[in-house]
Amino acid sequence: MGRPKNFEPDVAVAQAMETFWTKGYAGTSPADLAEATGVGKGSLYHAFGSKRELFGKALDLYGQVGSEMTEAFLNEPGTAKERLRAYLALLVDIDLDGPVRRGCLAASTALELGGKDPEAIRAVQRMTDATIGLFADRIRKGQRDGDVAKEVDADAQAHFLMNTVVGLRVMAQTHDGPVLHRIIDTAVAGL
Amino acid sequence: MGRPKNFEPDVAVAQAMETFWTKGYAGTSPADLAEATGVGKGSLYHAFGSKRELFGKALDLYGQVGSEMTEAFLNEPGTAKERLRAYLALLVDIDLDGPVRRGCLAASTALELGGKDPEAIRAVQRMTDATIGLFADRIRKGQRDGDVAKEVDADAQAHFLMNTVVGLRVMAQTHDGPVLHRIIDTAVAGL
DNA sequence: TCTGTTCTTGAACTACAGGTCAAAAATTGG
DNA sequence: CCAATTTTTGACCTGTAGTTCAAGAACAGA
Repeated sequence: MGRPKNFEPDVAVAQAMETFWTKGYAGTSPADLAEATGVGKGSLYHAFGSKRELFGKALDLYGQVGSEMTEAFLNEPGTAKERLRAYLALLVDIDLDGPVRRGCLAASTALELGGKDPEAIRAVQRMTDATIGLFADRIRKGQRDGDVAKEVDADAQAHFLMNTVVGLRVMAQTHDGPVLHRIIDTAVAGL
Repeated sequence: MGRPKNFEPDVAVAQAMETFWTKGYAGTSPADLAEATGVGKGSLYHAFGSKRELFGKALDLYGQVGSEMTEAFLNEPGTAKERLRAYLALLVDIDLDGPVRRGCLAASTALELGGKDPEAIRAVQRMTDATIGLFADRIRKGQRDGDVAKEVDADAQAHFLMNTVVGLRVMAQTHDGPVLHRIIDTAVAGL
């Protein structure tokens, strides 16, 4: 009962995510969020409580979407090395393609809120670790398939690749495609 | 002639740098800067013109200090691999040691101001490229000294190591020492 | 159609960001 | 000591951040 919502909360969270992604947490105002979602400021506060809470939902969505995308992409046909290289290249290309460079929301959050918002940091950590897990799984699958040497430490490589991804998405703010693709080539050499 | 300055501009820039580093560009207010430097808001504006201009000086100082530190550290006795590994480990340890995690000012700037402040991005790019140059020089020295294989592409390795450094300094916000040191081990394996 | 409930709207409010300015203070040269 | 110059101080200003709230609108059930 009661008056029905005038908007889809999930959609609003997705739109808020885009805005936080582009402008950063501190750089996004309630007015920005109202404009991005098409929902009045008052309604947003009624529905989500505060800017910080809405950001939390946006972060979670970011992690979830990224995780699904990663898993699907890694498990398309190909060797582990091919798939991982293609994945890194995809991320870089997406970063470079957009009309505006905005990097990675998780990395921005880690740097912007590090040391002053432990809950946000934990959320970033969760999504990072999830990705590391997907990398490690794919490498182990490669070992079972015979396209990755048995001696490779899947877990170490997975952590290392995650680190490379983070680096790439920051460096995509300042450097261009050829440079980044050469970095990818060097990074996947260990597989 | 005229009334003498009550503060050392260079010192104030250094203090401003610390503040921007800890709180980010958007997160630092003129009041914060006045408190950090011990200089009145009015005087700061008189001396530096605007928050953005002071930030520019702070960024330049950050690059200069980092560059000098890097060059000195890389050229202490040891093989290229030893020195580069020690350098990455040093950065990580510094990041982890502080009372507050604050990552890398250059990376924060790239993410926060990317796509809306081309001049800041260029400054970050300059300091990144300077570091890449130092890495490449040190690797080539290693090749002359015989501790790095001739086949290694010094330039590609230098770019790759820069990328690794950036990744590490972001991941230092969310992960702990052992994890990061294992990433370093994996990264320097190609030398 | 009256009631209770949930949502929307727009105004309102406090605090602070970012910056400006006028007046006074501290210096040097004449 | 006076003039010119440069800095300091602190008040002041405009705009916006982040949030709250009162009033009304849209529903379901009795």
